[in-house]
Amino acid sequence: MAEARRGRPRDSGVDERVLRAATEQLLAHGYGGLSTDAVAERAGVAKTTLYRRWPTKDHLAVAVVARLQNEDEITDTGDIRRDLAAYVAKIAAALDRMRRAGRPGGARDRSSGSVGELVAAAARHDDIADLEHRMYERRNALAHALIDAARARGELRADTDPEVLLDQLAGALYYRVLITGRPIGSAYTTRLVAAALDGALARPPRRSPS
Amino acid sequence: MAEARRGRPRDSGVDERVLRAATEQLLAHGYGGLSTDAVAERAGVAKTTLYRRWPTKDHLAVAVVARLQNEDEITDTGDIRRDLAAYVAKIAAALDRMRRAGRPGGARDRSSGSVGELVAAAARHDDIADLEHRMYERRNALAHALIDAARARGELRADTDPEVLLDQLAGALYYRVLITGRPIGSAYTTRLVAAALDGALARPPRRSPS
DNA sequence: GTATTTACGAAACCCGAGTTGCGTAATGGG
DNA sequence: CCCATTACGCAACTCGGGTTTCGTAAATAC
Repeated sequence: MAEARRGRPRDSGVDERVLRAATEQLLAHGYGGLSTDAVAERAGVAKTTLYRRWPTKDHLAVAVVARLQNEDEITDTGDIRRDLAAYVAKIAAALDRMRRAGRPGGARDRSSGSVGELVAAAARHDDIADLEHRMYERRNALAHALIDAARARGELRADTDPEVLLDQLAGALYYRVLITGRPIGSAYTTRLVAAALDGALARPPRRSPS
Repeated sequence: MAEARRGRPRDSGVDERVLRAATEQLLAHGYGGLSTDAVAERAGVAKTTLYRRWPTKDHLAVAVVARLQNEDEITDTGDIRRDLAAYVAKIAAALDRMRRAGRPGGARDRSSGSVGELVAAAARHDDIADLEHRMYERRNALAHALIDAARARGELRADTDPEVLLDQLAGALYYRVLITGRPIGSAYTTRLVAAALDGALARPPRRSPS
């Protein structure tokens, strides 16, 4: 796996030191306050070295965030309402964490904080976008399985569209934070899951299961 | 209304010339290719004059986009499924328009284009965010009324949560474009409205209308 | 008229992202 | 040992967003 390469090996401590410094800067001062000069200096590294590993500030910032949120566990308890609520709560928590980045007082205002910057960062670079899409597709695949199981045991209608259902849930959270700037509380996530499961129509559609 | 102000009056042609030049640049080269130096030169205006009216490039870009999309009409035909489908289609069209900005070939790739940049721009400046939130709240108010009417005539359940329903619909679209990078076709919008209206649960909740 | 206020233009400037050039350090290959 | 290769640090550089300074133009107030 680690085939002996030709030239001088990379200093193995650099990645860790840079990511640590960048994480501090990002969480303390937000995306705008993340300066590659400052990160390089605090990490005791030349800017050229930093740029050899992360070709842009966007890549560095995304790497930081990715490292902060690599705990994505989805459990199947047999109760789809509960499981989806947990899924939604995790996304909401992650969003809130990034929303607070760089805001000393916590969450006073309604700004989306660094969330928008990170989305834009992904949009600016195809390689980040690809990585991000794969990340979300992996998360979606897990949730997808959850829904399929619930459908198989008759808890959800047979014609349930898992892709749309997940877009509805996650999308509502992102939309609320990014676009409308309204807060997400536990009351909201409960209402959201209820709306997605129960539907809005007075006259329910054809009953299909069993 | 136009109370005579004290000093030299503003050149009334500047706004139009700058916005026109900025619109060309933004649509042709995307947000990143929008340079205030170039816009000022093409508009035949000094950079200082430009910055007196739009304090940052973000403000200018948002002004351009706002001008491009000030046609937000929501009609009530009495069929909530049809009306929500039209609402969703309009949002999808607006998103696609911005997604294509700066991409000569049209929509070859799956990038979110300038959508993310505009979201980030709003997040960077409280005044833009406030304006944007008000804009969306106005749009939401119209759609809100649509839902209330449908609820009043028994088409939707009495316990329908309009706020959540709209978040679900609009959010799914934004999420798809911004986060997962998947396309939005008319088939998708149909499925989305169906899912939101019909719900996913096999056993429908308590019937409440009438 | 003169003073004040505001707008415009031109140029120089600051600052951070990202690049370039160069000298040097550490590896493996012959 | 010598060479090619890759990594590192340093300093100077380009580029675009945004600011500052200054001289001048056009309006109102007196």
